Amino acid sequence: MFTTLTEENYLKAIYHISQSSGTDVSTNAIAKQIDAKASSVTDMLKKLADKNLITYIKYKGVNLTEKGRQAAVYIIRKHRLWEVFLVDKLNFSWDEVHDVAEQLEHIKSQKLISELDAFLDFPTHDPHGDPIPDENGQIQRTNKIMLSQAQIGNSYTCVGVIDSSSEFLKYLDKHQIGIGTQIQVEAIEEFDHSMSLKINTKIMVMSKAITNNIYVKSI
Amino acid sequence: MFTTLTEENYLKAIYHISQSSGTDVSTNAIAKQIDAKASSVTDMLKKLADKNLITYIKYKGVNLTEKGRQAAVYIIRKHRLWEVFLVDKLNFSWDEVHDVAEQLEHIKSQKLISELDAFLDFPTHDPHGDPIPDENGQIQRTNKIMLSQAQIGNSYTCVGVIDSSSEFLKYLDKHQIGIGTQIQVEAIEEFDHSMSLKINTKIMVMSKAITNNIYVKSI
DNA sequence: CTCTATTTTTAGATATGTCTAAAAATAATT
DNA sequence: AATTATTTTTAGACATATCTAAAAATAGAG
Repeated sequence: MFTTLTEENYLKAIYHISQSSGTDVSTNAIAKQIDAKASSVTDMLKKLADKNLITYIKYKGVNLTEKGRQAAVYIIRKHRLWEVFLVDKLNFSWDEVHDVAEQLEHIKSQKLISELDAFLDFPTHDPHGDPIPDENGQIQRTNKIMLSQAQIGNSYTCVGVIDSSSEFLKYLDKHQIGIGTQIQVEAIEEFDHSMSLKINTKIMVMSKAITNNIYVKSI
Repeated sequence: MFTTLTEENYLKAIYHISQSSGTDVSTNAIAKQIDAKASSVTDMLKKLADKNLITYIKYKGVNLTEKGRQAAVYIIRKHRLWEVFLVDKLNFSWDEVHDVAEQLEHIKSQKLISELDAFLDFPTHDPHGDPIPDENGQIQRTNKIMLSQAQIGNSYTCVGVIDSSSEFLKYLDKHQIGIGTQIQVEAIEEFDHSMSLKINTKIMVMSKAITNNIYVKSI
């Protein structure tokens, strides 16, 4: 069934919120994510419920139906594939891709996406380390943790970021941190939980605001 | 200045009509091209005139301003570059690209287009042989003629098509005719102006309905 | 368990882009 | 030149997606 660009953005928002905050997504949470007023959200929720993309109980929040989840995940798949395209083929940096991918994700063509996938050699992760759902909507789960949860003395590889804002990504670029970068935890400051990290042979200190936004995997 | 997707489609339509039928594009001609009612077109023309994209005199038809022409040509540039991408990189055939390019042409990102252009190695023509406007809106004019205007005994190269419909392009595919195909005019039937052509060493007869839709260049 | 604060929904308005039906202007015909 | 036909525009309505302001429901605090 046909979904409008706006509907797709709502589905994506609901999906992302339910990923981080569990079930029963609130109207206000969606309004904040979409940057719209709660009343506008309520209107759209009725529409999405009519289309069986969400289950919606007044005052109780919403959940995606299987159909809605499939739709949301497919949009995310498209978004992330386009991000890979932009970085790998068109020389975009990882802080430049979001706005363009946000537009490209709404292009409707099955063949376009399957061919793009093949052209990019079936990538499994986007430039920010986020997994790319497969054509059946399956998402590979990795055993990543937030850098803030890392243990003293252990070594890790950066596998992703949470905050994908241009500002944060530029901060990482400046300190030569990217997907695949090796990080060793030298010390953790009890007071503010800031970390001393060995990165590219140099030691640097990161606040919890930073380490909360970096995903790492033990090595 | 910001242009909506709908405005862009109107500008493109006006541009294409004025290319084939000269100045003072009529409301009805636009309505037909856009597949909308004349009253809807009138509404949009007022809007485009307010934005200085067209000059519009009631009952007299419209013309693109320089600003409008630039906007239209840029959309066409984007459309044709995406068509090249789809055919050259994603294995689309030339009869499959139109609908997808129609969506992709509205993506807004200067960098995307300049990088795509470079990635495709600065193509000069799209898969149907239409010239790709450069970044300044300049369009290369070629001395092509319609195959129906070709002379007996002369040899030509196919350089483009007029009708880009899937049906017509599939007809050409079936007879192994594409951009670059050599065509020699063996005979012309006076009665219906059908042509006997030597193509790929075989002789075939084409009606004027066909030869009117193929561009060729003398060799 | 009330009362207050917050969240959510409803009601009504606005902007975009579309339509139908009728009116106005232009073009064509006799 | 007058009448008819066609084109174009206006007027008013409708659908989508949004907003503000007010009402209703839920959650939180004492």
